[in-house]
Amino acid sequence: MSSDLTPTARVILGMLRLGARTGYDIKRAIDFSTRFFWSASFGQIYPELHRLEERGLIKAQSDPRGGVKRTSYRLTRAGESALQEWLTDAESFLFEMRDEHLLRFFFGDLLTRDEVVANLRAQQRFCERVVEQFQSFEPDARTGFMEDAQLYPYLALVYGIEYMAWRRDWCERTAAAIESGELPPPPAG
Amino acid sequence: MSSDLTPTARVILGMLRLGARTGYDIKRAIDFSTRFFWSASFGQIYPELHRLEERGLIKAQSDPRGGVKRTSYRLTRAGESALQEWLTDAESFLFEMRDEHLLRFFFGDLLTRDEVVANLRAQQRFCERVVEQFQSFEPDARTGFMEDAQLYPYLALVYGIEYMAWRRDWCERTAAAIESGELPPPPAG
DNA sequence: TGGCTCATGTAAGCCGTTACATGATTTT
DNA sequence: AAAATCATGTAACGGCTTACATGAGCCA
Repeated sequence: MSSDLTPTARVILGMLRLGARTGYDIKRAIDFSTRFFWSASFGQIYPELHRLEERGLIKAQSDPRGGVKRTSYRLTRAGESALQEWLTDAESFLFEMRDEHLLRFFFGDLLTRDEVVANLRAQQRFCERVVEQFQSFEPDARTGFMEDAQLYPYLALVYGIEYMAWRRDWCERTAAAIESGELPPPPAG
Repeated sequence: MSSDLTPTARVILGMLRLGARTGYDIKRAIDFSTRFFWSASFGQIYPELHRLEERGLIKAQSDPRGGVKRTSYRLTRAGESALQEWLTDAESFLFEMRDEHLLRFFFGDLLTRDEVVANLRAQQRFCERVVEQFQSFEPDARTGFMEDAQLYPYLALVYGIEYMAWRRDWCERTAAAIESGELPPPPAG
């Protein structure tokens, strides 16, 4: 019973449902919110909008702004239920990551201890910068997203802050353990 | 000065350097270790091995096993230094993730509170299963990887255990906060 | 003998990014 | 007057997965 929506279709339907109307709106919404864990480019969004219309999940409407051609979209009933089905599907747990820092850490036996520690410190600083960046978004996210005051976009941002802070701390304590020659403590399950 | 190795080339060179010899070896090594954050399929590995040989980063050698054709590879000097350059490159911080659970959480305002909590509980159970799975790998990883006793593949596994445990706990406390009607506490930077 | 592992590859297709192309409107 | 933003698209290309194809050796 899992939905057959493409990755880009998922975020498009969701953003339309939250109030986005044009392809440009959708792109802007993604860039301000989900881009860190679910991105999409214009080269994907516009063709996907056409495919979704062909499939009857969304309905296009010409909506010129002054002399500028513009197309607004809204969900059809079929689109609403496809979105709902995906959002409540108990089967789907897609979680992909490609983590270059972890891969380099994995190959740490090919480096000197100092080189490994330098990589960890660099990653630690990187995470710290991301935490600061996310924290700077926090006031805007708290007051709302796309006009309405919505709770979950804000909570997703809080997740991002806490996750990057956790990762920063992992780098810190792992670097410290390696520098001092101790192994890190066994995993706390 | 960032390396121009393709994603698959990175893991191939590293695995060869750690002792893998054939394409099949590399695939097996990946499936037993990095697959959760850096995977590769045969359809990528074999063509990439040919490209790496053309570029002079690895050297092929016919190495039949009984009546079975087999090709062993080793790093050339150029391959060694390309690997080293990538492993110590201070610029590269590629970190991509596509996290379906987070995307659904982001759209939580389109669901009932109970539906959101159900999704969080399902994700929590999923994380718990992954933690258990990773913990079952732990004894093997501790004693070594590809014959040699290597520290960092083990530490990368420990990272995986701790990360998935953290994520499980985040689901738990977020579900509890939503159920009780309280907002989660503000982010701890 | 049937299935598993070892071993190497190709082909089709999906998904995605980047660069390019165009043009109006708004802001500085 | 210039630059940024709004707005929509296409083309080329890269990377990856899946399915398919082949075949030897080993073990129950």
